[in-house]
Amino acid sequence: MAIANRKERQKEELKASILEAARTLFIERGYEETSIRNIAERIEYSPTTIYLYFKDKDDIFYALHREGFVLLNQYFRSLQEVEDPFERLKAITKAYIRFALENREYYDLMFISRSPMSALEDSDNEKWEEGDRAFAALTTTIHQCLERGYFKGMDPQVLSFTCWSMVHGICALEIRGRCKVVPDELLDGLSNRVGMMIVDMLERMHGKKPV
Amino acid sequence: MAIANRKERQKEELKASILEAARTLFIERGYEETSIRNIAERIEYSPTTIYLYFKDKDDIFYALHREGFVLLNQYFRSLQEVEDPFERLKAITKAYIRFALENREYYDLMFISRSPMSALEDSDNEKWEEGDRAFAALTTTIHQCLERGYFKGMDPQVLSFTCWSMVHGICALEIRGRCKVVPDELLDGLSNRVGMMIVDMLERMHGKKPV
DNA sequence: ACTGTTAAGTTTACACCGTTAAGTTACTTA
DNA sequence: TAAGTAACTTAACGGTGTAAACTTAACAGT
Repeated sequence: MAIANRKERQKEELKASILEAARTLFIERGYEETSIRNIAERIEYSPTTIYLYFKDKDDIFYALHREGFVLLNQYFRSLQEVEDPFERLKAITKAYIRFALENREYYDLMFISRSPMSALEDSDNEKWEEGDRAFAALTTTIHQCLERGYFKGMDPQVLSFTCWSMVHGICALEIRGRCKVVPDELLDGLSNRVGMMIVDMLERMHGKKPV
Repeated sequence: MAIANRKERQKEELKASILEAARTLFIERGYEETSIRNIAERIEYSPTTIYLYFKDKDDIFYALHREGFVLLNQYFRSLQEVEDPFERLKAITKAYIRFALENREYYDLMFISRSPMSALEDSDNEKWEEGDRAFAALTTTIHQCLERGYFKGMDPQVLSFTCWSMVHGICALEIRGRCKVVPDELLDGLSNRVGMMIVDMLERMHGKKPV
């Protein structure tokens, strides 16, 4: 019994160390530059051993994908305390951009990369809690904004998606190196300035605080 | 002399046919799924021949990248006739999204993919005309909007980039399959609805037409 | 007309990649 | 102690981008 326990524990340890190696390499080199063989070398096992613990490369990165959402939710956590929903919406916008810039490879994997998306579709309606939680932080805030008279007449679901799109836009352009078209002196801190401008736009939409 | 001409012509023909094969494969399978060997097979040459005409894989796709911007400018062409700059801005927004949805692989290559960006940086200050032209369509329109009293107090450059970000957001989420988080009944035509909402937001920013 | 040179294309090869099948240990249980 | 099995490795397949060496054919100059 005790032996079986130890074995179980060791299996989990190895699985965890595969994931740790994958994470380290991934964060400093990105998805495509991280190979199964790299990961194996790092933990001093043969490449094929990894397949005893993960179905394929996507399966590993799907695990990191989920980690990313846990991390994103940490950025959102404290914001639930902001009482005014419109203020909270603004805070979410900023936190989202901060998350993206501070965790570029995670962001890439979560929202840009093609990669572990098939894995997500396979595991289908198996909850996917953390992703829903992150999106819910936005949608409930939007709903509350509408209740308080902001964004009159707009569909909450489309609006939620629109807000997401707007912030995703800068993050994706920044992370995938499309900001360089802009003059050099503007480049520094551009993403944050765009974020501020989005917030500014949201505010301008209602001349003064409604209700 | 005539012989040299024929040879020159044939070289250009082969280069063009490489590009044509690359384009066909690329449009139906995407960048990563299109290999040098595929392209070579399609034109019935050995893979290494391609390296006599293009520096590397990125060099081929950089050519397609440029093609994409020519195509985008075609979508923008007729819009220059819209006299009112704010109306033109709205039209550009819609045209941009239409371009993205109708030319997904091109859009991906131009604005999402990591791939031929290094080639772009190498060819550095060698004009990059079509890209500038597309961005200029937006920036001059924004400038004119400001002249007519729209977007008071906003920085035109940051604003241009912000507008681009907003529309890029939907396009990127759509093309990279991140819209599926949304309930099924909302999914159909979501990108266009988001586009309309962005336009709606721009309009709401100034209660009534300024000036 | 013969010969040396060069351009154009191919063959071969290198170093990777993800992944599978077959083989080898080393430990555990009967 | 023998058998069985879980854990891991070796070898291999078919793919990738790319470079070096080789072949072939056409041309230019004497």
